[in-house]
Amino acid sequence: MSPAHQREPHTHDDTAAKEAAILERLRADGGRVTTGRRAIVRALLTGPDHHVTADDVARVVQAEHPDVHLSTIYRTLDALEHLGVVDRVNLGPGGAIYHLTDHAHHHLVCESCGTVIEVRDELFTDLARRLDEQHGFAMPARHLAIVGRCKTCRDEASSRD
Amino acid sequence: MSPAHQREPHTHDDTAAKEAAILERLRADGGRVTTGRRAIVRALLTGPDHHVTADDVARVVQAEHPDVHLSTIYRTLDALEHLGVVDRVNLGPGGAIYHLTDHAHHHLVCESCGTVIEVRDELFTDLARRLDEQHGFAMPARHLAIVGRCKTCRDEASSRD
DNA sequence: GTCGATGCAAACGTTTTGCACACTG
DNA sequence: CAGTGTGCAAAACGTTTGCATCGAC
Repeated sequence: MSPAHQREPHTHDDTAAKEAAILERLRADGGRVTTGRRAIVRALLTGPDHHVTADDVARVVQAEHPDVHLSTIYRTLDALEHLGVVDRVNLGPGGAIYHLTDHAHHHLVCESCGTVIEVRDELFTDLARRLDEQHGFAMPARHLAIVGRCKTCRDEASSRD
Repeated sequence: MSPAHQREPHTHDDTAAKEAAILERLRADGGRVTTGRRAIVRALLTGPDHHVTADDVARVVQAEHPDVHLSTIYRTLDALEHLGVVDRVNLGPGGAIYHLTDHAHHHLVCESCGTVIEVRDELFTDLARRLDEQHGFAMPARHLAIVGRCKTCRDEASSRD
């Protein structure tokens, strides 16, 4: 899981390669590559958090390209979602989060502090099988979000709840 | 699962008793019982579907009491939620659904047709235990919604997907 | 009469859309 | 140059809130 290397998890070359690959997919789909789209893709790849809202992306992008409009962010994220490059996870009121699909997992969202915990999807395979068997229901393989309460907020709550 | 009785699942007396009990809880909490609230509670008890949106409730209530405002529906549902009488389940865009808490279960929501399937929460106990053990995360005991694809829509999709 | 509930309208935050223009390929 | 992406503004969406008034207890 964690090699002995003391280097950053991703080198710049790594990020640049992924960026190029994604832009290539946009082109392959008949789309165009613009300054705005390049910045949005870069924001998705280099952001500190792997789970970002449209607004998060906008802030990062607009820091360098103030003229990239929020609607462009939404349209581009939508295009990337259709290409299968990003997943959109709806979190009810308060907005959705986006993340790259190369990062397959489910999400535990704390209703109290908003923290997103990633969970390996193997934890859900039993459940998925049973939902299929008993209800014929196909659980999404990715981008499932369960809203509950994280450890920290539970501990805080137990002192006063 | 299905007894031989050919009667309705709930008699009128049954519904009336539940209605009275809920209104009593409102009063016990220092709240008032108004025409609007009575109608809202009745709508929750007698609706054909156990999963209703605020708008669904509004339509039923306003059929008989056109002057009951949507904001009143929201405020009353909110009050009932705080009393623990109803659960609110956020379904991302498209709004939330409400249902009585005496009806403990989780939800499978079809992303394609919107159908809500109820699932016994026992199916989730294994998962809940593991999320607790491995992540310290508390899964909600009720009103969890998993968005996926129901049997019908899967079958339709398989012909063309 | 006190305090809570209501109607109304307006604001909210996120997301979508119609349009004319700008740019990519 | 064809066709796609963009900024902008406005609307859509479900939901919340401030306020004056009404009504329950």
